[in-house]
Amino acid sequence: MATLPQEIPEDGVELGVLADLAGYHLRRASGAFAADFVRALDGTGMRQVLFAILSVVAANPDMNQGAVGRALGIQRANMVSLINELVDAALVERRVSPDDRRAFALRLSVAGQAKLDDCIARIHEHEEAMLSDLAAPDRAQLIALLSRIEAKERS
Amino acid sequence: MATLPQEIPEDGVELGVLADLAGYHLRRASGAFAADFVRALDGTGMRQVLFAILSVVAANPDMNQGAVGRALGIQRANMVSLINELVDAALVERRVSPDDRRAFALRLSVAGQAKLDDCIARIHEHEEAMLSDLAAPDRAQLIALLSRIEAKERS
DNA sequence: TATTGTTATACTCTATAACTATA
DNA sequence: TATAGTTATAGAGTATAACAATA
Repeated sequence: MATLPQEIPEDGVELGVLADLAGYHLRRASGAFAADFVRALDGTGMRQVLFAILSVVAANPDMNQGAVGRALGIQRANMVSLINELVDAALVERRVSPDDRRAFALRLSVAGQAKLDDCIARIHEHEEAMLSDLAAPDRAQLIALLSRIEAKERS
Repeated sequence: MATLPQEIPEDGVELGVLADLAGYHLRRASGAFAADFVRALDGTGMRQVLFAILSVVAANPDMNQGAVGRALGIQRANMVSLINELVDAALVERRVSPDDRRAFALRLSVAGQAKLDDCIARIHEHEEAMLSDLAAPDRAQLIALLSRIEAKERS
């Protein structure tokens, strides 16, 4: 077990055990990404969760709320107001599913698709800025490593 | 630009653009880690933030609240109740700094060091479980990649 | 019985502005 | 004037339990 040289972040402050914990660095990197994401989408009225929902609905037309939420790790109860926001903003169309009258079939409106496209362009710039220190193979490996961790998720 | 094969998470649900966004995978992987972290520390009364503070205080005795918060990306205002929790639990000792009477010098109590040690043992198991699919070099590179992203953080 | 969407609720985390006391 | 700690507050995210309508 090789001992890593202690990382010294600001003003010679040491992090202690944190410095070698993947969970800590995940939290900080994810936070940095999220903060820049907010800036990237400033003025669009979109947030991380709303964008994620638009993306999944666009890729799976007529999917219902519960399934979208499950794909994104969002509780049913919390999906309600999120979908309401998107419907109120006329970005998502919600119709009673012909297959199951309990469920709603969700689709993007034309405005929703336009909004999604706008956000994607902004997010690509944001990703480029956040990953500018990583070469293409590093970026691919980062996503591969993160995907293997995501698979460890249990209820 | 090579096109990656579409990832199909649950039941053939597609994520759309999300699948290739590092920010999305960071969020999900970080969330999976955090959820397992909660389970790992169940019964200890500790949370992610409290553990992080204990770790930094242990590594920097007599450091003040503001500096600890800055090292961890926690606002001054939010540090107050967190430090109160740790002091009330008798894990951290808070004394007026001899150098600056506005500031508090923070130290771990004996109980605090014991609590930290207990948490570290649990967290090492938790990290081992979450990273079991990654070989040692992969784990090291993951932390290296994440550290480069953290450095992109701007106020 | 199980599932979809819903309501109500609560707790954590995060962010901001304004105050006090010291420097 | 700037900084350390504080208070109050508000918003977002997340979690659970219970209900109605439908499967």
